[in-house]
Amino acid sequence: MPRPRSLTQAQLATAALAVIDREGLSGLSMRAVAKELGMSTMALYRYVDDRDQLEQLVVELVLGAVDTAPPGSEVPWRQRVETMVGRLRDCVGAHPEIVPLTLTHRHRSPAVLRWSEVVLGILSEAGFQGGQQVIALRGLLGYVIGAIQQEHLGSLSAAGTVAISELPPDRFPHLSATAQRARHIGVDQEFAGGLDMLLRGMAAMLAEGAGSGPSS
Amino acid sequence: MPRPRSLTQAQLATAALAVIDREGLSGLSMRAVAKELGMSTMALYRYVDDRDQLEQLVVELVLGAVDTAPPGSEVPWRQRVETMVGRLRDCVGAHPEIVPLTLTHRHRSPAVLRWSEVVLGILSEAGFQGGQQVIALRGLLGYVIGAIQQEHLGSLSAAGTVAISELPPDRFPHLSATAQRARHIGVDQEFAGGLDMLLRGMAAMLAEGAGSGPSS
DNA sequence: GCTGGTAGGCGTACGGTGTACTCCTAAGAA
DNA sequence: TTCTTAGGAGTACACCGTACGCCTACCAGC
Repeated sequence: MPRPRSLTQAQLATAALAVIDREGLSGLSMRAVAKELGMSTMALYRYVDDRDQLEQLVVELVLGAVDTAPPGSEVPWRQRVETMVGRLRDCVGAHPEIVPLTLTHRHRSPAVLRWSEVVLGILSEAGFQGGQQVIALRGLLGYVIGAIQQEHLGSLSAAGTVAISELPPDRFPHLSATAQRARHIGVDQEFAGGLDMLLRGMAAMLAEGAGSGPSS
Repeated sequence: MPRPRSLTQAQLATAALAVIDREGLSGLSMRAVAKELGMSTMALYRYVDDRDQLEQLVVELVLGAVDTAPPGSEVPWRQRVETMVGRLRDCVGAHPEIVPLTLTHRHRSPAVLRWSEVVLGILSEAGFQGGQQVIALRGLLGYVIGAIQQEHLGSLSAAGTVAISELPPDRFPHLSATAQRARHIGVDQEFAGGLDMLLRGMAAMLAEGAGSGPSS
């Protein structure tokens, strides 16, 4: 076989991620990545079918860094789930610009599959039944994605909240009062609080076993 | 004053939404909307600064249809929250293509502000304290957005799940088994189950009052 | 060492996008 | 009727993703 590849997919993804980190997601283009690598635009297409596929590589690079080793089973399930959620959040949060990409590509990501597998294992061991497992997993995944998004575009302490707190209090009494308070809540505190709420709900579901009967 | 405007912003948004519904979100372009209205491309810029602003109008058109009348206060808070969440989901679900737009524009949407105001009122009346209200609201909003997204790109019964259920069971024992079951869970059932979980968590938070102390 | 074939890499070109700028003209005010 | 102003059209530019065709560096077999 002639002429070995001079670039790995990881190198390609790294270059694209560098462009994103430097110029933002809107700065990502085939031409920019090619320049980053010192090659011509069309040379990229030897490694990638599509811009879409390049984005997938970037997502995989970031999400692949998530530690998916199952946490020690001596700690309670709740804490283990917190650990898994925290790892996912940390890795995505390190590159907030790619959040929109994760939304589009996560369902094809092996890293997310591995993560889901481990979380399902924890849930199963904790005693969640079939249908409950699905709902709990989707709920957790949805929460992390949603929370990261909210954090990224307009956290509680950001300009948006300030604007809200200046709304006419007669038309938005609760909202303006709440926004005043919300400015003092850190993003970590908010994330932890929301997760706490979700986990309490899961625990309640586990205790009662009701609400979502499996199909069987 | 000369020459009254011949188009309202609502007409503009309606035309853009028609394009989206017909050709998908990727078919949305200034040229396409102009053609839909039978005018030249640049004429749109008399009404809108930006493509971004046009998108905002579309989001507002869809989200503005959400009924934000507070549900009757005789029913318990839990049920009232379910009503509000359901209304939001129904309106967005009627135009699934705009989901990505709502992610980018919702924090500037008056309709979302009204919705949030009403939900905060319900939570406040139910007895949630300051910091808890914020977390509960963000949790709810995040859940709806996240769930709609998951529904739209790859629901449990869609092709993605089928692919997952065909994974090598030795490497993904829980995932492949769960995906088999998940295929039989309807999207409505899944949504309701997740919301139920969240509401249980909120109820637990309310009962114990712990976890997320307000800043004061 | 030579040669053939494969695949890496490059340049050009096309159809699309958002939008800045300039012009013409329709319509209300005087 | 004329002036003023804003609506609308047309052109043009920079940028995008990528289809296509070319040249050439590399490795296998001889």
